Amino acid sequence: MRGRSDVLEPAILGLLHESPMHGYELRKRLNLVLGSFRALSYGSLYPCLKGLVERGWIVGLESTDSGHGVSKRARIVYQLTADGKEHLQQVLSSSGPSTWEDENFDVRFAFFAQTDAETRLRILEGRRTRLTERLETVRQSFARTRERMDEYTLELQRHGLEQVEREVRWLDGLIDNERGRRRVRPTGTGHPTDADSTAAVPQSTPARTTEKERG
Amino acid sequence: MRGRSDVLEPAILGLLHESPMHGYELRKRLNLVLGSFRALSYGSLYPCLKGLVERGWIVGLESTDSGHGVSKRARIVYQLTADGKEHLQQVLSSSGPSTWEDENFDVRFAFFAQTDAETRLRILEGRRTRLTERLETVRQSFARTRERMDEYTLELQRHGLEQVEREVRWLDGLIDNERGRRRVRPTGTGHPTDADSTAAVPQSTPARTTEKERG
DNA sequence: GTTAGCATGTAAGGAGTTACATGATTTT
DNA sequence: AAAATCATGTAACTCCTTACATGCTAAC
Repeated sequence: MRGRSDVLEPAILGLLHESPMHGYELRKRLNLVLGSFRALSYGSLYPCLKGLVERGWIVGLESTDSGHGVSKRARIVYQLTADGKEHLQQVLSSSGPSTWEDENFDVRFAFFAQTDAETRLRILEGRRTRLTERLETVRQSFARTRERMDEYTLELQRHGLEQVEREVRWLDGLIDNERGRRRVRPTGTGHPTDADSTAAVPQSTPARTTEKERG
Repeated sequence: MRGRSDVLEPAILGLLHESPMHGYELRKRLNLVLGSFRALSYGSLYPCLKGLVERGWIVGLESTDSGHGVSKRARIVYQLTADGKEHLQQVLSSSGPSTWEDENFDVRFAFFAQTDAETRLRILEGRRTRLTERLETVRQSFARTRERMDEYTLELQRHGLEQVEREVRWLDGLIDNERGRRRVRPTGTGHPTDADSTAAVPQSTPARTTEKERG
């Protein structure tokens, strides 16, 4: 009944740690953080917020005014409680198998700035291992069945493998970077793009884990 | 209650059109066809097969022997009925908006060998348009919010955009190919791999849509 | 003879979606 | 004054997973 997502909850807590927000705004930010640009629905968001309030990790405060003068319609601005902050830090310091799964990895990565260096490295390496394992399995069944497959299926498989291989190389770059070797991102054949600027990941961003407050 | 997937059903029908199979085998093949290598569970597969039988699109025949002599344990080999074949052809000739969504595209592509050329082109172009639209939206919000984002979030976004850009270029190659221009796949920086062979998509595979049988 | 893999299923539940319902505020 | 977009929510439903239950067959 109540949505206890393992993806949504950390994402909401992480965003609210950066700054308090109301649901509608949260949703838009969430859509960028949550993997591949999919649109989260209110039907998931609001019940999840409700659950977080019930567990005492966030509180919702009515706000008629929101800074720039004119009184807008009443909206509920959510923010972390002391318990919520503590819980978030606990979540952010975890690095078990679930963190390197497809659904969870992106969200964890999105909040790496709030994660300590060791945990970052463990997650990146776990993710890398997971992907190379998968690569092995798929390559084998690919080799076994390639004669029986038509060319479209073949192309789909080949493309899928290539995508994962690229992902592994991306992780390699990030891991090297975390270790302080400052390897340059392999831009490869990538056409120049708005997005394709010099966004190299920092050598070591000081983790904000010490910011812990208690109520 | 009964699983009426829009992804699973066409995939099953498509595979059974290639050759009759029992559930266990079907699952393994399905895992390769169904996007990104995820493992489909029996809890989805068998109820879905049941539903397909109920609607008369497939039949399950007990088989104690399976070709090479020794009598194995009883398994249920499923195959398409005449109605099922008809239905499949109808599904395969559709090219509406739903076909170029993330969840559906891969499955449709996997059965392109059974799809006529016009439909193939419409799906590829629809998919391309969908992706470039998404790219535009994300690029804009990326440009608007990049100052406020930490470097990890930035890197995640950049990587996400790059992935989609690459996907668009892949589609460009396929579209050119469908039009008979036989453009060579841009191998780029891709390391040589088992998968990275000469799997160029055919110029034009004759569609088997004329194979239609009636009961 | 016991582990691993083949083979078929069911029941309960999780994580989300769509569609609905409502109303305020801003823009055209 | 109409249309778009902001803002919050609920109910029903979908698709899928996990865990359970069962038993056969091959390999070590």
